Amino acid sequence: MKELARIFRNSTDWYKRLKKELNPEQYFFVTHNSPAILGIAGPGSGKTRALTYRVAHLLYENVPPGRILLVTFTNKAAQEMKKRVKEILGYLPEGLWAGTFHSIGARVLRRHARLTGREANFSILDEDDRERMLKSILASLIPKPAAKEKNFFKKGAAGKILSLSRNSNSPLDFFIKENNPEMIDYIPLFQQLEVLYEEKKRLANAFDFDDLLIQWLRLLQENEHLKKYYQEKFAHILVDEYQDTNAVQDRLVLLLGEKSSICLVGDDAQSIYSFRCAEIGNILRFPNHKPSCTVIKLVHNYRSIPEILELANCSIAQNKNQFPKELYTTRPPGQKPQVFLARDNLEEAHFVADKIIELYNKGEELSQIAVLYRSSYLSQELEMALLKRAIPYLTFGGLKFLQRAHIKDIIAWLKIIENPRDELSWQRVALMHGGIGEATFQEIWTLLRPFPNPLEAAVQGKVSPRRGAKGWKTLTSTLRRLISEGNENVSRLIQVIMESPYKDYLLSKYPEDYLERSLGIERMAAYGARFGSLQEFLESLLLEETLIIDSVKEENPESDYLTLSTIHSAKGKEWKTVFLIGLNEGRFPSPSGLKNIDEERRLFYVAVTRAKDNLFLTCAEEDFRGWGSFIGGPSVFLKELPLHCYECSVQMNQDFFR
DNA sequence: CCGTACAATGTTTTT
DNA sequence: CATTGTACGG
Repeated sequence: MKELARIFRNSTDWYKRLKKELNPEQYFFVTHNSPAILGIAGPGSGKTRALTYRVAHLLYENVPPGRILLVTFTNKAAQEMKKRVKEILGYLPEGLWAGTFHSIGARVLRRHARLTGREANFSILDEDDRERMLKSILASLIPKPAAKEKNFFKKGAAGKILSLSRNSNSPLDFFIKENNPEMIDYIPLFQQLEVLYEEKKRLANAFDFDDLLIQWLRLLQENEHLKKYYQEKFAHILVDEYQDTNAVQDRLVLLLGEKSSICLVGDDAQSIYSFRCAEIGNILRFPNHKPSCTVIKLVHNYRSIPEILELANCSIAQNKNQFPKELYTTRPPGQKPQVFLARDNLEEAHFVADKIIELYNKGEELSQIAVLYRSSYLSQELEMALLKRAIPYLTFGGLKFLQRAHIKDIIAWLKIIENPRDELSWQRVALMHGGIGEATFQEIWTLLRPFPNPLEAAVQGKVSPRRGAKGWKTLTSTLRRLISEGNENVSRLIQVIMESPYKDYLLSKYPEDYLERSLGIERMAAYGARFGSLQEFLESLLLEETLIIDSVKEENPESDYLTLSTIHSAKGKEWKTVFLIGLNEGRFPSPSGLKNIDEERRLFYVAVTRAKDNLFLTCAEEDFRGWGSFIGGPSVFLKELPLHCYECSVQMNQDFFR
């Protein structure tokens, strides 16, 4: 195959092909040979396409795949790009490093785990794990928390501060002084908390999400030879959605790319992750770091009809700190975006569902339609309306599959097998056995922890707690059966758990919806079948949850599904028809987002620019979602739009708009 | 010390 | 409304 590429190279066919398939800016972006390229690209301008072609181009130029680092926003995007590259070049780029910052961080850290005080099989902690760990530490620091302190440390406030300070790469004391001045008195406490948290994670052979970035960076900063190795290795670094990187990610890119060619794309108008410490400044400052940087603007929108683009442009123009971009489209005019004002959210749901039926009857595929919303709970009535009409749909974002108790149970069992030092998983599993509570678990753990392999010790009966002996016996015998299955067949492992007394526990705990839950576990087992090892499975589960939804699609490839998604999860995607629901005050902009209204507006911008041909904006005058009704009227994002931008399909009280 | 019955409480967005 | 905290009896 490579031979073929070489033969082609001698001809001008490749460049001819690129010229044919790309517009002049894209062509330049793909072929330009420079140590630094920055693509500022509007929505629908084919930036992902350009990035894909650039990867293909590099491979065509005989850059070894292993020397290319491609960072995308989701792992799925990385997979799609690889697939596209294969289609373009005719061979699979094996050895290409592609994925999210977090997944690549995990990969690097597993390689050099010893240097960070971990083993290669370290666990990855999600946010719940982090909170549980911090809570237990706090309990030991403040035995009887005073009422004041209690308020401060509720609902994971401490964990959030810790995480934010780490992601913005600023020391804890500095961060608190800047952002949480009311907590200044607690700085020593926070610092103590941080130290103990780090220690606890190390003992559990675990990293949290933030560690995957921070420890990766630290690894490079503290080990000169590794820094050199990776700087040499990655001759080309390409990053998508750069506007959503945080300080740590920015440093990583600049450090890794000191001697390589860096190619970034992004759009400051689509930055929607500041809650995760994303800084638009990273993309804007990039040319300062790399003076030789070439900036290319991709402003030709291929996606949307002019009417939709006009609405998007009018909306984003209200943001003050925005780099003006003249997005244009050459698509012929179509239908103006439709605004629908419903009396309440029930009417809104039925309007959307009926409209979808109407489109479907006209021959539109459900997979070409999406319903988007600001917050996941806004989809509830709609889901009921869809169920009533038997419209199949898939939801993205929101209520996490992974966060459901029974799924977490299974994961805890598996994590013990994979990483026997994972205290949190031991705890979770132990507590579901009768007679074992918090205190008994502590006793068990102090007995278990000294063993180099607590799992082995447990199943060999080297530990016998004074209390909860019966539950402990059940637990260890299940573990024994799990171990005998080995680490490769994930589906089988899950099956073994479901054949163990855990099944009875599940049944007794959830008599109402046991069936649904066990079905969820079955789906998880089916998803696990594609992985060759437990480690890969767990990592995929934690680092890329949407994949499990796709596995449903693969099971029924012929089926046609409607998409329901949060706006955040819809990033980078497009549909022929888009409904944006819940466009009323109190919902979107979200009350918690009011302090950063510009970002909420960018979110609105992202939402409307997902649509190619049809855009429906709906609003419920009275909204019963969540707790209690809420009368807010149309969202400011509707009210501020010039009237020429849309049509109001149902005549309603126009006073709302003034 | 465990488990249960009841009260309180709190909603963005994601790797 | 559904999860999480607290109070008490076994």
